[in-house]
Amino acid sequence: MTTDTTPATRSRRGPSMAEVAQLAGVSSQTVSRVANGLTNVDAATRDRVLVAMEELGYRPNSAARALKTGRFHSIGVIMTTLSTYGNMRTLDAIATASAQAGYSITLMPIAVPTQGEMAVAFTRLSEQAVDGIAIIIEAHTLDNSDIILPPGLPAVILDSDAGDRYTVVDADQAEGARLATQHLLDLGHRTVFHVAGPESSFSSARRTASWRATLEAAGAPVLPQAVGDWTVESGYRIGLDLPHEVTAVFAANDQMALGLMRALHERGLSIPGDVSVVGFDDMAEAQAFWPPLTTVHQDFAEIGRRSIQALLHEIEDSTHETGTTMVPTSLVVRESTGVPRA
Amino acid sequence: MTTDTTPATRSRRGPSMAEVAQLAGVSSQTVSRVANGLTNVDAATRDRVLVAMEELGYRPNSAARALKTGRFHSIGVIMTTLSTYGNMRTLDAIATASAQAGYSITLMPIAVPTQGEMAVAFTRLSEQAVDGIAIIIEAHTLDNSDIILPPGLPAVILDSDAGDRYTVVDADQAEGARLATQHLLDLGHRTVFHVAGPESSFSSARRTASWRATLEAAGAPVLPQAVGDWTVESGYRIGLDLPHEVTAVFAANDQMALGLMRALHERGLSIPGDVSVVGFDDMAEAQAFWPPLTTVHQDFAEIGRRSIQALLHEIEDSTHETGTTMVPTSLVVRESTGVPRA
DNA sequence: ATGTGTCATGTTTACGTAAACATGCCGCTC
DNA sequence: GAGCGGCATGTTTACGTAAACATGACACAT
Repeated sequence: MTTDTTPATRSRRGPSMAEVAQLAGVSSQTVSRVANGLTNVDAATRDRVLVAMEELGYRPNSAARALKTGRFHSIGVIMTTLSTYGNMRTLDAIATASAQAGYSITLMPIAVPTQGEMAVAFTRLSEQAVDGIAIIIEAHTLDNSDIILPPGLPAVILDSDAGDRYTVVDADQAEGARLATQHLLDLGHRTVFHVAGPESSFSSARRTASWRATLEAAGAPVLPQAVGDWTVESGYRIGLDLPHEVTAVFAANDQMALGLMRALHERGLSIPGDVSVVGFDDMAEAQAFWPPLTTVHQDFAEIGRRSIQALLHEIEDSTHETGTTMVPTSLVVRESTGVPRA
Repeated sequence: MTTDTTPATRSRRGPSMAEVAQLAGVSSQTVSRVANGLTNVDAATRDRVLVAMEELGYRPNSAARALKTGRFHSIGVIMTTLSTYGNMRTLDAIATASAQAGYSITLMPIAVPTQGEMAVAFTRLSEQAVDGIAIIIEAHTLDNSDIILPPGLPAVILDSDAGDRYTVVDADQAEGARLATQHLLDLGHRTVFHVAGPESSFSSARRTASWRATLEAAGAPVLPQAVGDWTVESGYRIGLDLPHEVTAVFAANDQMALGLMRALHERGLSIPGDVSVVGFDDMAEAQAFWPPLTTVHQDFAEIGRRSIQALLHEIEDSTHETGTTMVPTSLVVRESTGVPRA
């Protein structure tokens, strides 16, 4: 590495409004007005200020602005570090929606979603400069009293439950699981085996419950579900042990479905000839799995948009509304499902 | 939704040091010392302050702190919204490494990586409260004069080139591409076909150059590469048109390899019997593709760690070192590669 | 006993901004 | 032509914190 030690990079502190004001021959307040786009400034004066800004390379100091206004124009996102595909997509959507509204995203990753870790994260977050927070945590419920959100800080919960204390935006997991299960039943399968996500996950619990309810409504026998951890590996392990009588599997996400299919391939079983498989998420890769995976499509972009919309509403209108917004899911039928072997 | 309109949620502005100080019967400066963990405070006094903080639910105001100290304890990340797998993993690693160092991440997504968009993003970022920035952009080079990073703001570039103006941390793309290509040649393939990423990508260019150099060094014929855009779909399209004489393919990422394999399956070609395929990234799913994909493993976690390490060094020691750090890549041989059909 | 050093604590100030209030000019109305 | 209102601009102040400096008490050495 070349050590360059720029000659005494004197405090990288940009010019202030006062300096711009002096150069332009106006008061700092006038500079403030120009910076904030207020209209009651003479055109000639404005131009002079703009020129001075340009010349000095003026940039507003967001810390000072935030201190004065109490607004940070930033949204905190609490999420687990080792994120699933869905979480990443949701984050992407949130970031995009926020940027369009003029807010930036402050990430607060937490390593392990234990109560302790979460409490620490929430505390740190409340010290951070955010106007509201979005929580994407694989928690069964956030009603736990250990978790104290800073009172008065707008929050939106994704991918979890929150009693009715907070705004919740989520995909319609139940509908998705029902569509998947019913699709397999409609194809003529006697029943459907389920590969669930981790027990700590609320989303997983909802999918499992809906799968069971659908089977029961159809009078189909219910085998106990296998429990994975969202990873390809867990799906693979479950696939290796899949009971012989199973002809249809509904996996709670695409990765586990993929791992499961690999195991089936290795066991010499054909898909969908011997076993039909349905996933959940519709990740970009699912269309190219072999065979292309029938799965439940989640509209992550819409989830992100609606979350930010709800959050901004709460932030900017100082209201506190609670309630759950469901984003529809849909079934994408590809080639991993078919009629059972006669 | 239930409208709850909490009775005049009066300014969600927490108690200040002054209020804590009053309750504890000390000066606000003493509260500041306790808040910052300075040692020169009497134990009894400290306890009294801590009790007062607890009682009032005091949280430091980060805007005021930042204004005073000039430090934000935040790192800005500029990246394209529709991110590739690698970018997401890198972001995850950066976020984790930053969190451990006590820094949070401020995301600055930009929709389209045009010069204009990037300039806007940089400007916005320089107004944001960050101590340094990490840039993960699919740009061929950042030496373009249109792009002006705020002078004096520490920066680290990933996944691109930067002349020698900035610190660069990246995987050893050339080595990875060489390993992949040589592996196929060693298996006995006469030459290797290449599916490249978009031309605007510097990473892609490096992989392509290294692929070509490896072939030339081995005296193998060089066919013009196909150009994809990182997506599964582009790999699929290229796979449908793959020339018949090709027996070995090196794809510049796993997604395109996956799409290509799907096309080969549909064309009734066997992998690796008829065509061997190597990818790049070693995404979590690659092990469960069918067949499991031989690919170049990238240590995204290490890239994230080193980037943050370099950036923090620059931030906290006010030095300006430039140079490139290479993170090794390695080949993971699975079942998508084999000897060519005799 | 006086001086000196250490340590806990208090007082003053400035960081850069924007709200609130103040000023002064110009044009218009009656 | 006197008064009034609108408008551009300036002055004062406060946001919450931490650095710099000041104070005062106590311990210990001479």
